[in-house]
Amino acid sequence: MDGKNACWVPGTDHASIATESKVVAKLKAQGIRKEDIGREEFLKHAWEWKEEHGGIILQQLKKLGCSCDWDRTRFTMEPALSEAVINTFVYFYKKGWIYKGVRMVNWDPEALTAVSDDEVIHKDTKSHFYHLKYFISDGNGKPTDKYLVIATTRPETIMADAAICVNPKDERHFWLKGKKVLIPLINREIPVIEDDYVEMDFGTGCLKVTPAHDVHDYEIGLRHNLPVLEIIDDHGKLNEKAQILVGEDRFVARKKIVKMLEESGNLVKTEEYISPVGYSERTDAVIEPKLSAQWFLKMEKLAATALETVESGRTNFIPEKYVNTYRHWMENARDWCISRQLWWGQRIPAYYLPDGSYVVEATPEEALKAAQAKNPALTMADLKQDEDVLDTWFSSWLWPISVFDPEKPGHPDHKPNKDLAYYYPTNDLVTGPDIIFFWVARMIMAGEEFMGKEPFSNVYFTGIVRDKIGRKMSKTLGNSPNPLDLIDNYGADAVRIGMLLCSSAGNDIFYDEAQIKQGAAFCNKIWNSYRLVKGFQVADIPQAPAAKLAIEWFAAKLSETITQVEDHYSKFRISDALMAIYKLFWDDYCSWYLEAIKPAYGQPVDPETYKVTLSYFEALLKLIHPVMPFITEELWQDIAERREGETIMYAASPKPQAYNPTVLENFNLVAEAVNGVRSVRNQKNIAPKENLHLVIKESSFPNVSLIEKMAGVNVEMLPEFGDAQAVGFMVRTHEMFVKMDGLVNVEEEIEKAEKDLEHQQKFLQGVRAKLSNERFVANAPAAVIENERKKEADALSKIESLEAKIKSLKKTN
RNA sequence: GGGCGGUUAGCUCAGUUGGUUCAGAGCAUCUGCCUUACAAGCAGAGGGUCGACGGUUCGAAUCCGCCACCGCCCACCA
Repeated sequence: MDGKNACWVPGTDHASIATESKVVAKLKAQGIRKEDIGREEFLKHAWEWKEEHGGIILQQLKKLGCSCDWDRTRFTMEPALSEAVINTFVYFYKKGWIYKGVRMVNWDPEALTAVSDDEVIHKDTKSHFYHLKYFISDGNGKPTDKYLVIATTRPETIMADAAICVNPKDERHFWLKGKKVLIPLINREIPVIEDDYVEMDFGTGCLKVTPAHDVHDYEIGLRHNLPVLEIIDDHGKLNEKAQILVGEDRFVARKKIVKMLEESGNLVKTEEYISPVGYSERTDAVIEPKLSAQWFLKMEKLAATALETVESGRTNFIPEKYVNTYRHWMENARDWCISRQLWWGQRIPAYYLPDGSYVVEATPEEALKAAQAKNPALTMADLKQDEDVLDTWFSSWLWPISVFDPEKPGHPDHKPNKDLAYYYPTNDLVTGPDIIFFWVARMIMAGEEFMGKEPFSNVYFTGIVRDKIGRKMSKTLGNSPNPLDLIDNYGADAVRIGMLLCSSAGNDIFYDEAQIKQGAAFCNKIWNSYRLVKGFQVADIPQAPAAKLAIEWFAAKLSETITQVEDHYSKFRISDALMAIYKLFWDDYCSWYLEAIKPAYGQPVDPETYKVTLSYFEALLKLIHPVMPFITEELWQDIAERREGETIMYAASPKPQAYNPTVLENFNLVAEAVNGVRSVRNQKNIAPKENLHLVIKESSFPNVSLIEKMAGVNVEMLPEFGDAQAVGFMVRTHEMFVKMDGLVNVEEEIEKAEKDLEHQQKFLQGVRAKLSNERFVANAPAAVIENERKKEADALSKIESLEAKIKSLKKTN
């Protein structure tokens, strides 16, 4: 409507973890395990699932009337986009930023699979804190009589210990420096090391470091180059490397080893202890931290660039507060683990050779070529592709590029196609704050890396919709309304405007059906106002003076509001913009304007008024159309004869016209007078039909006919203020009187004005004090000083007019 | 435990550099109206010591300090 090429690309990602677990569950219900049918067969089921469910969200968007570029609909696993993903993997690998490393995963020993962090439930669990003696070695693997004590909840892992760690600042343990100690029962010698990670006041201040079976220990191990010894197998049983208790389940082993330690004299004491333990959401088995080989992407340079993009303001966050969150993440970004032990996704293009080495190439053919460069005898049959797939975010981070030109990323020399060149960088991303790191940050990284430019100028973070009492929508709670049902009940426009009116950026939305009802009521209001307007009979009669004034006023009001709305939109203050239009339509247009121009029952309106009234209505329709597309299109088509294919969607949005602000000021006086009369009617319980007289001072008061029409009064004009008393009146404000007996007295008005005056004088004093402060004048920016001077002048004129008012009121009294 | 944000009317939220018109909006509530577009409506009204305490200032919802409570993200201490 502003004549711009607005492109909204719809699409979906393949949600590898969620989708795979759904498909696995579905197959399981049929008694099928994915391992039994194999990767290819499994993927067929996954695609079926995708076809069935992937379209739902797009259907909802359509039903909501979202005007996406549907022809451009994309899916992250469609061939072209998958190719882009593979190319970028190869690109980063050859750049040296992708490497194979080890990482702790949450291993479910019952399901025999790694589970994601989200699928781990931490429950406070009663356990024991075992204090164990580790004897100092004499240097030849023999214990001395000196020892240290460590506290552990997992004594069954001591055979995997790689070191004992103390805090370097801990004076109690200075004597241990450089010493070696012996693991109880198996007498293996391990060093004592120092690391800040150890808390001095927790436990005994000595920590046993077991890199293979604890996340933190693994990291300490990396820092100190400790060997990693894995003694627990996939089923949660001790293996041969444990030397003792081989084949025992970890919990059985724990009980047994405690007894053995007690017998050997290594157990100092046992404490009751409650600690959070991770359980598998699916099997309720205790999660075992397990090391596994994973692929990583180095974050250092990508994160630094992405941070700069936002800090420099090339990409703005709305609301701004999320920049802090973003910075915190970017400054502490750890390398991105991009491999997933799943089948649904882009398979990692690493091909293993029989000798255990591997090559990374985009296609098997290229891989074979690369492999043959190492060993010419190799054939395709010798290559074994990596079993894992890539993290879904590793494909969706390319979205702003790949939806336009999938060939671009990963081919830095490739020229962007026409679409990409035109649309990139894009303007606005709208998304939830919960994926700032997963998606937003990574799109910025990919954009900077592959395009050398930020992918979007603005990121608008919506709130998350919660229920009335603040809980997240969830299926198990059953507190999530089906949007399609709401649309059926109230209409899409009602749902849209109802939700948006109470959504400010970054604030969660507490869903309440009352909001949708408000939206529905607004739809009705629009509809009914159109019925009135369209039902007018037009006759060639002169224009009523009240109508003329109302037309002039609404033109100004419309322009004023459009200016405000444009300002709100430019600052992404959506709910403010919509509220301004809502009030313009309901309060100004329906309640004031239409009432002012409405002819008496059975009477026609003049052609000019009718024409203008319709044009105002059309302007309002266009203003609200982006959020209420259906009702506005329907009415717009009916206002006038439209050509085939003509649509409000392409109608030019209304622009503000120059107007005289006096018109608005005059109208405010009218409104004040009318409201005064109405208030009196209400307080005194006077029927609308009963005639009243409003007495006003100035014979030149401009909008008398409008006051008469809106308030249902006869206006009498008095040449002089002082005469008013003779009539019997009440003072409202602004030199207007409602002809009623003894409602408000002049004394009160005087008192109020005097209080105002006092306040103004005090204010003036303050401003002058500031202006006479040399330091302020010397340091403050010119604009600020200017502003202060303006305040001073304003206050002076206010004081002047208040003094005049008081004088006048006193005379009246 | 670490980081970030919040606390303004019954509810959801505005409140731009401290200052006048700053204590506001919508919804809800109450009162009166079946007035010929609309009772899913019209008109009017009430309602807040701006979380607590202290400080800076002529002046604080706004700036500073501390506390309380709430929310989100990260970690889930051997």
